[in-house]
Amino acid sequence: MKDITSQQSKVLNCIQLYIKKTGFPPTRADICRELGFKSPNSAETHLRALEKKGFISIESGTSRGIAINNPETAEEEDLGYPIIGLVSAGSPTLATENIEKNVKCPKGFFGSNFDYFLRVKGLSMKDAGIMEDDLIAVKKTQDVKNGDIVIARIDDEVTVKYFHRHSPSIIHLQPANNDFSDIEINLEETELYIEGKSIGLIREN
Amino acid sequence: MKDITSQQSKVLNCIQLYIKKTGFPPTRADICRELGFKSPNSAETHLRALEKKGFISIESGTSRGIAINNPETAEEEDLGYPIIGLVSAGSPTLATENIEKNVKCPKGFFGSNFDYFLRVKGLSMKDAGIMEDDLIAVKKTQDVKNGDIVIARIDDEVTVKYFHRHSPSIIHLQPANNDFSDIEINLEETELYIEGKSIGLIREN
DNA sequence: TATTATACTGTATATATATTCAGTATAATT
DNA sequence: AATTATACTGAATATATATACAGTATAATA
Repeated sequence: MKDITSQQSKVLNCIQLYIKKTGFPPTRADICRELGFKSPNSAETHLRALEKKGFISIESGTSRGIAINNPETAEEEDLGYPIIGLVSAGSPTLATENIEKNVKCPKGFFGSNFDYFLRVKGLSMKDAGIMEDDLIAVKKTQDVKNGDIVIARIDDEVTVKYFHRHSPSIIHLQPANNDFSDIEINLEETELYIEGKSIGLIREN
Repeated sequence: MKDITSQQSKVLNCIQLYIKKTGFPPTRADICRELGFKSPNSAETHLRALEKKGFISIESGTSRGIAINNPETAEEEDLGYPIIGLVSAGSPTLATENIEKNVKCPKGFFGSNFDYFLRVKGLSMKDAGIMEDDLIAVKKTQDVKNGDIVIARIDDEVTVKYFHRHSPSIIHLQPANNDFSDIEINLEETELYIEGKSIGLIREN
């Protein structure tokens, strides 16, 4: 990172203060107002210089598109764990549109680590105490044992069931509700993907 | 702070992620792109709702003028909530000898506040998805409504059941398991103390 | 029953904003 | 001496953006 001039430093500092005060970066005009410049181009040239030297990033064509480059701010602001809806079709991805919200939850809350919460739909695991709208803490792993509660995907359908391997190629996905029946999967015929397993549960009344 | 709907929650989350990713808040159009809306007014109305409920502030006439309201970022270094065993006899007191351990858990984790965790013994609330060794988040209150899951004490026996007031002096404590039967209590004959009600549940697998 | 809140699409527009161009001037490099 | 970086003013403009207006529809509430 190159040297910064005293004026550029003022501009950088001004941006930081502005973000802290308002929550969003300043416009060129805002910087002029704060620092007494009379032309937006004064701010513009300083911004370009700061970008060239690596202190900030500018998103072209974007209003207030200034981001301060803080390489050593790797402090991982804890946004919490995402809650993902159990969609009947498709993989429960971490894409923004699938995230209901983030829940702050201490690491290792359930003993071992996990990756996200899955909101349960349906009552197929009722007798295991897993009710509609419960949040299952899911650990992304393919390492599952018989009896584990797994999040499995068959074709594009995602489901929560008990896992039972009967033979190298035969797997049973077992519900915990008499109204539902076992799903037997022959791995040589049907593709099965284990998204992960349940390591805990949260219910909000 | 009022309740937030699931869609509003998605929008709020989207804003947080956007800021984390880019360094500045999204435009209405950005939110639409992230969440799949087709009209900027969809984002606009959600933003107005979030502002009205106090979750964000909007600077009028200002591009990307969204700031997330972080009420009391006081960090609250708390010891966590105590886990209390559901003893068959005696009141679940907060005395040290009854505390299994403390669990760190963000305030307002279950929407409303609560006071302690109760470790469940027995399966009398099985069909309500409450299993042995589950942790019930208990809010100490006497303000319970029909259908609430309450922690009740009859004489010295503590139990978790559905609460149903049939008449001013007749209360039914209803299990969620066919192997158990209703407890009918005539307040003129038997003393009943409501320790609190369940507002959430945690299960560690 | 009417009203309000939620949850959207779709169009339109005033204005907020980035950005270019044309200058002026000083100091530091090459 | 010629270039380059710094440090500004001032005007012009394409476009990014907030925001209003007109609809449709459903669920909750009074």
